[in-house]
Amino acid sequence: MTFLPPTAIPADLVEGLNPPQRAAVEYRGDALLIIAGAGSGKTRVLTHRIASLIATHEAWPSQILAITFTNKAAAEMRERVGQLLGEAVEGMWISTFHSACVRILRREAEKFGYTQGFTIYDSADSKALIKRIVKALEAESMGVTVSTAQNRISGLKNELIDPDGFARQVDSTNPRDQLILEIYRQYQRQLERNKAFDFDDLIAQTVWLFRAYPEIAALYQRRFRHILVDEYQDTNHAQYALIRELTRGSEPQHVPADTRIRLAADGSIPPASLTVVGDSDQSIYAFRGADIRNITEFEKDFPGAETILLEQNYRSTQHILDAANAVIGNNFDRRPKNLWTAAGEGAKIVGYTGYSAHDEAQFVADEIHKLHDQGTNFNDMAVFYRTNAQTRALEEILIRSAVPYRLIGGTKFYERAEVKDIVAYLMSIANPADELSVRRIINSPKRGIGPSTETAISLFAQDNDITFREAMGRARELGLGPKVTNAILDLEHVLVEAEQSIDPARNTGAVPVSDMLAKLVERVGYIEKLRATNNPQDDARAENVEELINVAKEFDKQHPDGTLVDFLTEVALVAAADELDDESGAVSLMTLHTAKGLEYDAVWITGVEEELLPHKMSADEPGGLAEERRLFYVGITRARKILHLSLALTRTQYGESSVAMPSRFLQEIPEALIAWRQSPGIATSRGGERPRALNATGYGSGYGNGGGFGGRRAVGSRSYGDMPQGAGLKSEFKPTRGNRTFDNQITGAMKDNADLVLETGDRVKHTDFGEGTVRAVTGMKAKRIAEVEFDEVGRKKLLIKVAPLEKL
DNA sequence: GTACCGGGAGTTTTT
DNA sequence: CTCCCGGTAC
Repeated sequence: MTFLPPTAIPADLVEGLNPPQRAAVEYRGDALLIIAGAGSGKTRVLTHRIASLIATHEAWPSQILAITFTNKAAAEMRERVGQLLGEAVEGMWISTFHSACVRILRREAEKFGYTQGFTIYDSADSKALIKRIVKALEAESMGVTVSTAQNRISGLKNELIDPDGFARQVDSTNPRDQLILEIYRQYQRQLERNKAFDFDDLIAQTVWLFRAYPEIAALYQRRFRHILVDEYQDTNHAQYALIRELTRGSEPQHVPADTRIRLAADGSIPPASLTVVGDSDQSIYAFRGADIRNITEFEKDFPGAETILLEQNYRSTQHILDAANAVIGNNFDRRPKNLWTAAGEGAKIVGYTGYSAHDEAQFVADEIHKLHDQGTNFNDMAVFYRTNAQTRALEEILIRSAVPYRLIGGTKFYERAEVKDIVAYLMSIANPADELSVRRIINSPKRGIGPSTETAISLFAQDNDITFREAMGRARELGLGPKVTNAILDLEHVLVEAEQSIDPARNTGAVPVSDMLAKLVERVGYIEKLRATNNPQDDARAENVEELINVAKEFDKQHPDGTLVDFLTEVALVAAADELDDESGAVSLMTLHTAKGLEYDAVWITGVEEELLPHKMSADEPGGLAEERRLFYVGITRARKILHLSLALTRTQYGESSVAMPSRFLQEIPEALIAWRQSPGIATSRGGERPRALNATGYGSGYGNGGGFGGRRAVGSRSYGDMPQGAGLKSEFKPTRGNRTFDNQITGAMKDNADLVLETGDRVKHTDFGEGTVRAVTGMKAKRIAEVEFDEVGRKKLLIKVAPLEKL
């Protein structure tokens, strides 16, 4: 094999880059750290850097490993590199940590006693497994709950501590830790018996594989000569260790004979080059083990590393950046960084204080319509929140206001019981050793196989040292009734039949995944049985199952050679952000965490309140407040042109209303940057009063210490006389608009107004907004929208079908 | 083995 | 408030 001489980097790959960006593309050393502020064009730098390595013949595409945070980011990067290079992206690995590890583990599965079709358990699956163990050990009576056990185990795996390692360091006088250890042991044993990995295993087991088999590690060290990691600030210890293993280089005796790369003089593989991109200010995953030190100590870990700072922002206006800089500046012990832009000041940040979460949501809906009327597309707008629970009020109001929206994340499609059921069927087929999946489906749909029968099969399997599935095949030996016995045998038969119709490993001559799936669902009558009930929710469930079949069809189309195992891998590793579809024509709703890496023309950050953002759970965690601040910073820097910050004065939780205080983070934003549409200080009761900025005296000093602003406390659902006694807020805390009460109420049940006929000029009455005149009616049938000019509160768009509206 | 009822606990963020 | 679990009745 000859080595093509490196040529110069083509001009079009560095043109238009600013000096540090260009330096980052051109750098040719072993280790490069790119500190990339929000919106500083890091994806551009990464893609150009990859393209430059290939264009100069310094690397083949197959020698590149690029790690991104989500599958969507990976797809995007692949596409952009492709555009720069033409077709030459074949063989490049651009994927998430988890996908890359799955690929390696499946390839090497036989070498460590697993099967290539091993199952990936999501958190719910591992929770179910841990639950069984916790119950059997009666651990809850000792104060070890399922979730503490799960969190501890996950934390240990992220630190690469296996049960034996934990046993060595555990405090033997602490009965709880002893219990955790026992749970961890049993859990790991069961995973192994089921030939399954949980999420954390995917990374940790790969590291252990590399450490246990240097010659396997050498295969990958040889292959990947250039490793690039995005969002490096959110890597945990296991991921860090993986990168270390891959960039280590290897000893001559482990190097495969047919090596085509340039070896060192002693026959060893030289370390691969490593590029990491990150921003410690955007580290928001400490709770799941991300270690900010990975980035802060990069130069120590990789001596001789070059560091390049990208500070010019190409995304947001200066006002937005000023706010972001001011907020993040309150975090101490960070490397100072100052984002700037050439884009100009832009509009001020819009602030709004609602009386309730619904009031706040109404503000969001109104602003969305306003911007849409001015020409901003719905897809260019996004609404963020700290907790998923906040979506309820937002959704209710957005529906009523006829705002098209999409929820990103939340209760995900693949977490729904019926979808998990069907996926469990597929897992049972791909991996017959997976007892958890088989037990999930053994009585779903109902076929008369209850818990006692299940236990009988399990015991029989244990006694005869066979798998659960094999025990099912020998159901006649269990001495059960004929009906149950036949049900078991029939299910086993269905699974075997499906197994034979496909080849889980290779797709040659086999049926496409979707055909097998459709036949399977038909054969067990899953949809049919759902349709037979009177429960309308079951219809929705049936539709979800049909949707899953469609997903499989789409998969078959995109991957003609895709196998069942490939399909299951894809299903197991979808992330919330992967659901995004830029063409949807809808406003996106998501948590602040999900928002990382995305950008929108207009952004709303809702619930900017104490105990919500920063969240109260973070208060007693070390570094918790700083992480919350970073989360807020991430949210702010998503906005290109317009940023809205909103909060509510009361919020409902567990069906109980409580008073909310404005977030301390709001105070950190210079007063001049925010234009309060309705400030917290005065809830704008009387028209004409000049809104007082948040930082003005009498308010800002009012909380934090003293003034009775200590935090939330329960209040009666409508008693505004029962407000906290500080800072003159009480007297000003009065509803403004007509006689509306600003309870959390959303009057009555969903109304069905489908038959209401409205025309321009009609007078109507709305339960919240009072009386008004219809200005226009658009849309058809259930989507009919009335635009109403209300006497008190101005113009609103309403979805007629659901609006609490009456014709006068 | 299933269906229904009542009590109790829980919502921070996620690959 | 809502989901989930465990207990009881058929």
